Amino acid sequence: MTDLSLPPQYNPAAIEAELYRFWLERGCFAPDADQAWSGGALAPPRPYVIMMPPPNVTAVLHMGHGLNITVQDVLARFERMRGRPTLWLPGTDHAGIATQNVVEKLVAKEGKTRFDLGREEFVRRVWSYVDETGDAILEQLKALGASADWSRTYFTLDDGLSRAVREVFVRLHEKGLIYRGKYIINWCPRCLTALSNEEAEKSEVDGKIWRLRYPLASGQGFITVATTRPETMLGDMAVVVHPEDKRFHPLLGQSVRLPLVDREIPILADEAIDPEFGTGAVKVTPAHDPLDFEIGQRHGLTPLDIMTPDAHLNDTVPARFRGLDRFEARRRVVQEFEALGLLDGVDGHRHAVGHCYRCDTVIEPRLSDQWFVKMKPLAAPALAAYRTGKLRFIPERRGDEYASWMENIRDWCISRQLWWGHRIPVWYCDGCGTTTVSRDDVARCSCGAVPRQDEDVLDTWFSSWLVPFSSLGWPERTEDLARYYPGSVLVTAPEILFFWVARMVMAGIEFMGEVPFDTVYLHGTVRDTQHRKMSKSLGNGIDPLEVIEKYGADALRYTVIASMAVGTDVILDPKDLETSFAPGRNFANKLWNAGRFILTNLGDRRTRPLAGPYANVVRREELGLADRWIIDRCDQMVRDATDSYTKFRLNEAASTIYHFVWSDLADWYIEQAKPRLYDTGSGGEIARAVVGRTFEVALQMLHPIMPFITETLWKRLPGRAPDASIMRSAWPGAARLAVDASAEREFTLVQELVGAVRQIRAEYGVEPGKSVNVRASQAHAAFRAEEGTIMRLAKIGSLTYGAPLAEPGANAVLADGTTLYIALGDLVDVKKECERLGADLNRISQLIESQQKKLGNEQFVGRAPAAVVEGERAKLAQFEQQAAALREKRGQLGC
RNA sequence: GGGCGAAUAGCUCAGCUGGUUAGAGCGCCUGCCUUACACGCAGGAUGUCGGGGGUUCGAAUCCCUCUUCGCCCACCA
Repeated sequence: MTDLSLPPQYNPAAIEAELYRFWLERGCFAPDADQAWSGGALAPPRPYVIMMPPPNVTAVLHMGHGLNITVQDVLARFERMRGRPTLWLPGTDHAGIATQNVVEKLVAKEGKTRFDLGREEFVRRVWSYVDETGDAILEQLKALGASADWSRTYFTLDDGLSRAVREVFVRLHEKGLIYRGKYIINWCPRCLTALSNEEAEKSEVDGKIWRLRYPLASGQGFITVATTRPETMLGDMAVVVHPEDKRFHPLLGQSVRLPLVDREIPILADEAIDPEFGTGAVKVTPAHDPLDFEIGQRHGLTPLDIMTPDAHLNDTVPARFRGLDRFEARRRVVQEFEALGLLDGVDGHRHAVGHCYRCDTVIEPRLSDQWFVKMKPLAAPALAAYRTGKLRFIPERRGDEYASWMENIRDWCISRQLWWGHRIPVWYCDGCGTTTVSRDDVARCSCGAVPRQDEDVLDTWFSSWLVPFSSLGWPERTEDLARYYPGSVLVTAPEILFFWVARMVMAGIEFMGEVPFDTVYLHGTVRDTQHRKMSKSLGNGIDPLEVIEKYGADALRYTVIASMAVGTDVILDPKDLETSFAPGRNFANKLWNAGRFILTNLGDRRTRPLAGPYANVVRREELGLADRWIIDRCDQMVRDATDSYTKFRLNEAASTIYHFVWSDLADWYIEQAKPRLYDTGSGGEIARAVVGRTFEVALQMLHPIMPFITETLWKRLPGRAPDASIMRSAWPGAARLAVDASAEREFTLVQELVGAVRQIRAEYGVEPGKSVNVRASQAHAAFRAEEGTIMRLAKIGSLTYGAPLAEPGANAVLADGTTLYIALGDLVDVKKECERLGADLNRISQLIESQQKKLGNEQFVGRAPAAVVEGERAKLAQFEQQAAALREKRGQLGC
């Protein structure tokens, strides 16, 4: 009976690559292909557009991509099947710092630095690296089954996107929203570049706070300051206290003799100081601390920069400190203070310190000339879009984070002292001193001299924030732009909410006049069993390609989707891939085998339609109880799962379909239908029609989550054209056939009876091969209708109806009070049977008691909705019926 | 320091607008290679739904509080 061309174990490796190629060749991923609507008179539905968060060109596939790409693909495939022209637009990000770091490491292997190579040569090296490896990550995404439109793939350094970057820079500059200035910025001494506030990740560290005595210039005593960074004292320009702090009033206007450097600096008053903290007196280093910088500005202090770009002390400090690393300098300064008797003390101090988000080096606040974007004017409409509901977040609470970021937004430092990226489109003329901000390269200044371009490049995110329109051709007015902007949903991890998502909203509104998407779906993070984020450094990562190779992309996708409720993380065990991905793998195999069985039994016979205006449509009268039941279940599944998909409750969609396939279709319907399927009679024809269609529906519903296996099986259904694809099949609706509650109710009785007999067989250890005789107190129509099924599934020799026999035997009571008597001969033990029934009775009695209490409560009866009260009454009646039957049985047995 | 979230079976988690005999997967125990599937089938065990208060006829679900873990933000040096 089994088709030997299908192996009993699903082998994903054998089909995935080929299938992916088939989809590509058929153009299944393009939004503008021959969709069903295109021939009709109706206007095409609004396109569904997702911008893929562009992976870094240097990226290697990890589970974070696995999750992110899977979610997007599920949504894209779902909407595509529902008939919307769907564009899922992929690209890669040049990833300024990250990529430069990678290539610098390669260069270092040759014993060189980027400075040895020079800018031009280094950038050439990066390009050749990118050309060589840039597609690797995209190829890896394909292994996951991603149905992105690769024909539109962009790279953030492409000519078009570069034009968009310049256009934006110039426009913002013209509007006065881009400016250059000397401010304290976050500096990474390892990457040797400025960073934005978002790129400086604050993390708590156990530090120390030292109390240093600064001798008064008068020679009469000290003022003691508290600092977490003693080394910066070499650049101190003042000591500041709160103006109302009486302790220091006598000292105001005096000055101190700064130890080690022997400079005299004033003692000043400023509101910014908290008298409660530390000693109440603060040393002020305007060049190395943002607050100090502000205080310095208020008091006209001249900042003294004491560090080199790589955070070593420079020539402004006494010779013995020059060239020291900042941490070494810290030790030396403390040492000297101690030797001089000027160290008042030291305490442990836990505080937040900024770290470079690329290399984790401690950030050095640094005073330097940088370019900034004035953000407040851009943030206001972006915040309004959220407040007015034009933009929503899933989960909702993420919206608050977005809002508070927008409300407290600070200017964005966009210049980077890197070589890899979009060079700042500004030219300086040394001849006449003119600064030119231009869309095009400036070869010659108006004064005739040759200007030099700004050395810096732009923050990577300065190109990413434009992607929703720059990737569609902006600033050109392209057809794509008109058609696919604004997009629909953005799917990403919460980590880049501010880096990317929030900024895209601002850019979208500023340059396109509309939010770039109406929904932001922020999914969780993949973590290990200790809830640690998976990372290369911890070595707790899972290689998705390894999982795909072993268990298939579908197994990975299903597992990830099924374990990801909205707003929660995905926990996987890197040490036990088999167990981690068992749900997906097992389910894929189950589907495979159900399919194998069904396809074998369908052969090449086309099944009759269950619904529709066809002459050979299956009529309701032709259906048996089980048929009506599974069709009803199938309809429910379609309704529930479709609803879940639209609400981004993908895990619910997954589990709804899973349980339909496994519990309803495989465990019950297929088992029920086997005799009919083996036959060639008319009953078989109906069973084939029902199983064929419900299985097809399940495949379609599941396709967004498990694309490969569903397509493979779907294509093998009878009558498929060779180039047909499940991707182009219409999303299922209800069969609108035989939908009636009675089928559900009646078939449940059948399931209950079978379950009760199986349970007793197991408890009494009846040999699997041995059949038993059963007598049911009531001959329900459902029992008669499914008698064969019942006898087969419960291994019953004879099923009769009537009053239970009085002699000892095993007994069960169904929920409606129907009693079952199972003749087991010697196996029956009256004592054990009494105990069993007693335990049952006990359980039911407790339920009855609680129901009676509830219904006896006048408050409940009076206040609860009538339907609820009615339901509780019905439950009580049912329990009482069961209890009565159990008591009677016990009486008969003489318990 | 400010804001937010979570705590449910051995593990990972569902349980969405208060009414369930509190569920799933994995793991565990028992019996089965029953001709789709041992990545399987059948049966089974395990929860004072973190502690304490409250609202309500009724709370895993709403409120308060405590404890413990997370996340986001933050210029107390």
